[in-house]
This record gives sequence, structure tokens and C-alpha cells, in this order.
Amino acid sequence: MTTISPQGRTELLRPDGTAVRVLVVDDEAPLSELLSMALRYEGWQVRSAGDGAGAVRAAREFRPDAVVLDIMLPDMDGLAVLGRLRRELPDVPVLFLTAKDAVEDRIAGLTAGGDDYVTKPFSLEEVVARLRGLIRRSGSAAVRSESLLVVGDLTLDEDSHDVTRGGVNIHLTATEFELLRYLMRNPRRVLSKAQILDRVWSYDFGGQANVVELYISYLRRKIDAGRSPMIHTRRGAGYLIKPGE
Amino acid sequence: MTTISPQGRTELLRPDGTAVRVLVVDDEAPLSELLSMALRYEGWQVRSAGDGAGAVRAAREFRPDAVVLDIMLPDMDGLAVLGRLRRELPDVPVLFLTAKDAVEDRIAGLTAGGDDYVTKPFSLEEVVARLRGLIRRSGSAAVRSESLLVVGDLTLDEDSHDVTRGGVNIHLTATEFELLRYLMRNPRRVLSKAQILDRVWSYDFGGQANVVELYISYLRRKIDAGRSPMIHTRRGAGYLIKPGE
DNA sequence: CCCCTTTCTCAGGAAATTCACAGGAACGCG
DNA sequence: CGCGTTCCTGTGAATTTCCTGAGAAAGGGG
Repeated sequence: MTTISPQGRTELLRPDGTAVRVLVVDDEAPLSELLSMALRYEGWQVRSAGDGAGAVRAAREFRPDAVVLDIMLPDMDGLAVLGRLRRELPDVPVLFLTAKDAVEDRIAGLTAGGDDYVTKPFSLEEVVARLRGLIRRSGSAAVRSESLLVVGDLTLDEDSHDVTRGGVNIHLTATEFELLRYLMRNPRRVLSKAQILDRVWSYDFGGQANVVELYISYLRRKIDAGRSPMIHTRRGAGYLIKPGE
Repeated sequence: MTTISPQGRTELLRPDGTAVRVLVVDDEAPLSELLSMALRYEGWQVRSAGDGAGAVRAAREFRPDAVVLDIMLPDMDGLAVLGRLRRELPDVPVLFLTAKDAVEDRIAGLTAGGDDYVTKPFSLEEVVARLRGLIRRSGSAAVRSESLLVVGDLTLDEDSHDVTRGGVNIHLTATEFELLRYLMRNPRRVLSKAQILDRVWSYDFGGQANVVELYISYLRRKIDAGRSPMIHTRRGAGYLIKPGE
């Protein structure tokens, strides 16, 4: 089931109308909190666990619809946790968090079917997007929904990564794509440069804040070129996207 | 019966419309879980058993439409389990999991009656494909359905392993075939290199992740040569296949 | 047991992408 | 209207990502 909330955001809901439940398993407290905050902001119900034992307990009580699992945990190897989680929640998809270089050895063989993973350092947009994808595709709790974002004559397909304006295909780089997705998931709403930076760039990004301006500039060139502009600047506040007149 | 789910994936269903039931019999827990997860993602209902006794019990209660059976079990020889399963489920097809060096003749004898086998270490694509084949061909529970994947003017027959583009036959090696099948079973959907690796290569593959790039390169040479390309790179995200314009 | 095919590693090179920097434009305020 | 602030964007360099040739290793069939 997909509904439009008062702010205009699309939310995934379970068939009974209650919020989707996500379990976050990570031992790094700051990261865990960052994630929980972001996921709650999505309108999801979040429970977090800092170790394997807590994860299993939470799985049993909380019955989440999806799990975010950091593979490196203190008390139990992430794989062991995975096993016990799987026994507890056979149908629930897992989003793995992993270090960049671990991808090749460890992860191989983990993502069985609908599972997915994200490498650290990640951006919140990425985690949320992947998680939405998992929940969307997992038949069980949440109902399947569209993967297409539409604002005016601009469309963005989260599955194929295709972006079109007025029917014409537009090529975007990975960063441009994530930025546009963030804007389009919050149409008609001003997003500050800080918000955008926190959301679209990795949490450890240490560069100049004007990358946001730069990428907005790139996007405009590709999306608004000639046509009536959809990306607007609110001086001193931020940016927003809305359909042109 | 074959239906198209919202994501565009084809699913096998039983004549009464309920999900196909698969019993997994394997004593190695991680492997069993990996398999179960992958099969559930196919939309099947999965029960698993870790030993021969459990297998027989599950067979009686669960009445699966197909069985995945590891020949090496702790308490009972795989063959004995097979015998008792057969008594319980006379017409149900079995997919054997066996070590590479297992006696070929023995396996050949076992699979005489429409059964099939896969050698360890296997790839998930392979197991799922074989199982689909078995279920598809077994007249009893599931209805016969198509074995042909089509994307644009590209076709892939899962039974005969014939691949054609624009009517012209194309020879692919085994790995190329599995990669293309995975792509074609997920058309218009970006698949990351890690996803592809987890799905198309064996679960114990420890090599370089750029084999995926390499095989994409091979596929392009054979499939896209000259013609309008169907395999597309989404830099920083993965690959996808879609009909050319 | 040899030959041919297939799989995979390695490495160089090409191309795309990300980002810093900086000058100039636009804006809002007094 | 002038000024400071904020935003825009060209340039270019560093980095990342991807592609592919060459050849070693492994496997299969005759």
C-alpha cells in the first residue's frame, strides 16, 4: 500500500495500514543513531540492537519487515547473527553494511535473493533507497509499489535508473542521480544545502560545502536546459523542485 | 500457471493458485539458509530439514512439489533418505546436491526419472534454474509454462539453452549463459556487480570482482556486436539489459 | 594423455566522474 | 544606488571506474 502523507511524501505501509518495521543491527552507536533517525524520518518504525544477542531478541519481539545488518559485530560474527536472524525471520530481507574492501570476499554468497548491501561509508539516501527497494520487492509485509518518481513531466525510475524529461532520456552520473532522487522525493519542499549534504553525500565527506551548488548546477544544465525550470533556489534557505507552469 | 508479478518477474504457481512448495534437505546450516532465502525470493514456499528424519517428517506434513536434497547427510545416507522420501512422495522431482567428484554413474542412475542434480559449489542461478525446470516439467503440481525469456529481439531458452538475437543463433559458454539469463530475468533493472557475483558465480568464489566486467565484455561482443546495444552500464551502480530503441 | 575450450588473473589504458578553486553574476538590504 | 553576501559556473586536475588484450590455469572430450 502506498499513501501520500500530508507533506506530500510517498510512504510504504503494511497491508494493515501500520508502519513498516525496520531493525537496525550495528555496534557503532553514532552510526546506528544516524541510521535510526533517518529511517524514522522515512516514517518507519525502528528498533536497534548493538550486538548479536540483542538482535535475535529484537527479531523475536519486534518482528521487523526488514533488517539492516552491519557484518562486523563485537560478540558474534556477523555471519552467525545472520544465521540466527534468518531462523527467526525466514522471509525478511536484509541490507548488509560492509567495508568497501570486504565486498569481494565476505559478501559473496550472502545476498541470496532479495537481499542487498551497501558499502561504508554510505550516504543516507543510498541506504534508504536500497531499503525501500527491498521492502517494495519483498512480497510479505509491505505491498509492492511503484519504483517511478514523477514531478511534472520529469520522471525517475529507481529500478532502471532512467531519468526522462518530456519523454526524452537524460543521462545522469551517480551523484547527480542521488541528488535528483532526493529532490524528487521531497517535491515542493525547500531542502537546505546542509540537509542535502547530509543526505546525499557519505557521512564522512570532508570537502567543500559548495559541491551542492555545483551539482545543482549540473542538474539544471541537464534537466532544466531551455525548458521551464523545475529546480528553484530559495536564497538563504536552499533548493526545491516543483513542476514548471 | 505463470503470472507476471508487479516487478515483472515470472512466477510459477500451482493449479490452485497457491505458491509452489519446495523442501530443502541439507545439514550445512549456512548453505541451507542461503538456498532457502533464494528460493523464497522466487516466490516459493520453503521448508527445510537438516537431517534425514526431519526430511521424512517434513515430506509427510508439508507435501512439497519438489525437493532439494544434499546427498551427504549425517544420520542417514542420502540414498536412504531418498528411498524414504520416494515412498512418501512418489511423483515429486528431486534436485540432488552433490560434490564435484561424486561418482558420475551413480548420479546418472539417480536422475533417470526426470530428476536433476547440481554439483557443489553451485551458483544460485543454477539451482533456481534447475529447480524451475523440474517443477515446470513435472506434470503433477505445477502447470507447464514457458521456458523462453524474451527481451526485444533477444531470446533465451532455458530448456534448450538456445540464444538468438534477431533470429540468429548465438553460441554462449556456460558462464555467459547464466549471466545473460540473470540479466534477462531482471530486465530494465540495474544489477550491481556484487549482486551478479553472488547470483551467477558459486558461493565460494574467491576471485577478483572484475570477472563480471570481463563477462559483460564477452556478452557484448556476442550479443551487441554491431546492433543497437541492449546491455548498458550504469557507472557506479551496475549493469542492466533492456530492448534497444 | 593431448588438444581445445573455457575460466580467470593481471595490468595498461581510456573514459567518466568527482571535486577544489576562483572569478563573476545575482540578489537583498540599508 | 552601493555594498556585502550568496550563489553560479568555467576550468582543470585527481581520482575512480570501467574496458579489454594477453596469457596462465583449469577443465572436458575424444
